[in-house]
Amino acid sequence: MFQKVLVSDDLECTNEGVLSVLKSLKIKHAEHVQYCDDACLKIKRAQLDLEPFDLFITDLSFVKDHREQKYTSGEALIIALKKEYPKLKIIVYSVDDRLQKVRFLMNGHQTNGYVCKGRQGLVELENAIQAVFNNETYVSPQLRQALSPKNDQEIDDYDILLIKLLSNGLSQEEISAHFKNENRSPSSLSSIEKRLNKLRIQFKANNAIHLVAIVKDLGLI
Amino acid sequence: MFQKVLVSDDLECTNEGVLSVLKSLKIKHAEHVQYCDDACLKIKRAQLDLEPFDLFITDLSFVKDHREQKYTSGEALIIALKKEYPKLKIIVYSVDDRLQKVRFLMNGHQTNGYVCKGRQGLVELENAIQAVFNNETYVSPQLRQALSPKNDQEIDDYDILLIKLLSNGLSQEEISAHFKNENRSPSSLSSIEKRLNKLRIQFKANNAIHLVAIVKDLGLI
DNA sequence: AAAAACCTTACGGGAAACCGTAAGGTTTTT
DNA sequence: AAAAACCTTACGGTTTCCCGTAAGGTTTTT
Repeated sequence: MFQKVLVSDDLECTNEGVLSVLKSLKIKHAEHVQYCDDACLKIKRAQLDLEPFDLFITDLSFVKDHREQKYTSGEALIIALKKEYPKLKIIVYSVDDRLQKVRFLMNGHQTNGYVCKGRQGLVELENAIQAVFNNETYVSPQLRQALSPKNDQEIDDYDILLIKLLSNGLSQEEISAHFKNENRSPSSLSSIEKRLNKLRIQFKANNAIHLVAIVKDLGLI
Repeated sequence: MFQKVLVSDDLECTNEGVLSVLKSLKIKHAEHVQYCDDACLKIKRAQLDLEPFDLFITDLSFVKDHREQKYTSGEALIIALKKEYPKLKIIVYSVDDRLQKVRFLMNGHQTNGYVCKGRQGLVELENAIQAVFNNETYVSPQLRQALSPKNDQEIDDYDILLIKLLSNGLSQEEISAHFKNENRSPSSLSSIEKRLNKLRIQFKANNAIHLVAIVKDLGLI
């Protein structure tokens, strides 16, 4: 089993829970932090001391407070760490159950596990640790569909950006101008209308307001 | 100090954290559940056995799963409990930091404490338990402003409902019809336009979409 | 290389939202 | 009780959104 594990979550109570799992797995050396930057420092330090961590378990969202941070989300830190230490195993432990997120981190950035906080969260986390130790990946059951290639959702970055600009109060004409400015295509008012129409149908929205509300609720923007 | 405490949170790891606080406060009898309905049953049972709980600590949001529930949120349960057992002390322990929620539960339903999960969450929870035991109320520092009467925001239930209907995809004309139907005043299209205009100015929104996005981000709807 | 399918753009008409003005009603002030 | 302040509603004009059609361009299929 893993020898040295680092846990990072801004909520102390969550850290407690995770540590109790590690204890039950008889992992001797476990540390925990409440800031991404602290996690990063500890991992780098351990690496330099030639006593690297085997496993890093982290939340994704960290509430901002007075302390200025380089990494403000677990996501950003994971991307950076996987670049520098590809061998470090990383498991995400988050309430965030957005399929987009899961796909992005697992497929796009070789994260080793993604466990959804929930009633069964700690049990799943235990399974995840075991699986990752066996060089497998683990994803919470309710999120497995996220990785099946069928479920492509057919909604891309352009769509997301479009809706985000809408939600920022830009009119469709302003969005058109904005896209022309950035040489992003399609940029015509007509195309934007078309795309929004497609999205309205897709999300069963009555109008643009409704669309933004739905997509916000889904956490896509 | 309290003798008998019940903790309710759908996340096991959070329950663990809260129980550790209770232990440090030398509270002997502490139980925990993961469903509102279970909490309700336990409280009623204890009452019948003449060994009632002194304190109930609960989360607000409970993820739905296969189990059919009568109470699907901590909020609903609190309202019901406070009606039946006004003397039962209740502390909310939630990530939800929406001022409206706090005001609603503390002023509207005599909840005894409201602690925001966060880095300092467990420390605050300890303070809250102490305060509530001394027959005081406790609210996390970052939420105190919610209760100061000044900060009335001048935005009332009508405004909230109006924006909520908008976000549900109703046109202003449909909202007008809806209000007329329910004999809610003002209901004319013109008045609705006026009210929305006021809200747009108040929230510095460019248009209705922007307004809904802002208000959703603030957690008011 | 031609055909088909698809994407981007333009345009026009109708609907809804936005904005100012004004009339009539209600509540508060004096 | 009159005056003032405020609220609700109506209406007209402008802008933006919504929706269909059509033309021209690009990519994929055959």
